[in-house]
Amino acid sequence: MTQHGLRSGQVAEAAGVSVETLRYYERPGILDDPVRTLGGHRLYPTKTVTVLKVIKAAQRLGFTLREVADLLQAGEHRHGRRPTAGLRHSLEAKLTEVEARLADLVVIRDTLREARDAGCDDVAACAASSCCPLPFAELATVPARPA
Amino acid sequence: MTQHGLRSGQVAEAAGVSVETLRYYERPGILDDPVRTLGGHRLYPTKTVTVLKVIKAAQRLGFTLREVADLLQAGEHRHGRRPTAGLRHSLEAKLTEVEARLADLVVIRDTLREARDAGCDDVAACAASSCCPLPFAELATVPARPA
DNA sequence: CGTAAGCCCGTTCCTTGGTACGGGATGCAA
DNA sequence: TTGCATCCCGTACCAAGGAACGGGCTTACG
Repeated sequence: MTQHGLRSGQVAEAAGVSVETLRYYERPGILDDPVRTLGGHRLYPTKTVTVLKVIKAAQRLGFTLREVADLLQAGEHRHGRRPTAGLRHSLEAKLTEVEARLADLVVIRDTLREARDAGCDDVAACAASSCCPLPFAELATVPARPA
Repeated sequence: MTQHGLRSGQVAEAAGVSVETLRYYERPGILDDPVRTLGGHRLYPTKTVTVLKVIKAAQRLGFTLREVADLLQAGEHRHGRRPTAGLRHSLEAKLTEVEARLADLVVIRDTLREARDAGCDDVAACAASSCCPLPFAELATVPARPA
């Protein structure tokens, strides 16, 4: 038999990421440091593929890599003793965040629709003359969350 | 009388941006190069304040600086001859984009809600055992737009 | 055993939208 | 004319999340 464990290329392929990404995730501890062959090549356990998929999924759910790392850690600690409720708490927080962004986007969408329906052609002119319902000046004064 | 035109600090103050931002916008041609005093200080026309407000508003509508520049250009070209419909087209395109992002966020929100309601505690374990409704594997296989 | 593919590492670069720094020149009012 | 606020310029830096390079070693296959 050859050595057991997956090589970085195999893991990358299976998880749909690049080999560089694996190395990158290792640095800040998002992935555990893998076992090495005598020659120094990385050997990953099979579950790393799952972990990577989870990471990618969580990123799509709007978590940053740091947050994902914490999420995974929280899960591991739980195996120690009492339930942490850390994951549920994170989910709740992220959900609130997502809902806020959603609300912002709805405002943006409605504004864009209004602008389109108004049929303006020159943004600057419209803003200056208030001939159209584009709330440029008003928007400009709003505190505003970054898009 | 002193020289007519606004100095960078005045423009920045009036538009609610920093002087550095003005310089920054000049580089890629988002702001026209202003007239200079004999000593090299920038002198802006009054309308620059409006332009800046428009830029900030457009950014809040989800346009990148590059797109904003194109939008403003489109408006100017229109003054030449026939209507370009460029702005309407851009609005339409951006609206489509925003709607797509909105749809994504709704999926994300619903997924987060499900996860929360399911009361999972360990992300990796859930993903591996399919004990909970978190669609990690499925999400992982979706082409997916970056959040 | 030979060779080609794969992997190693450190380092640099990219994107976006600015912010910060620092030394020197200017503008303006008194 | 002096003083001080303002402005000039180039450059470096920040966040995140990787992508890319290049020279050299390892591994696996035949």
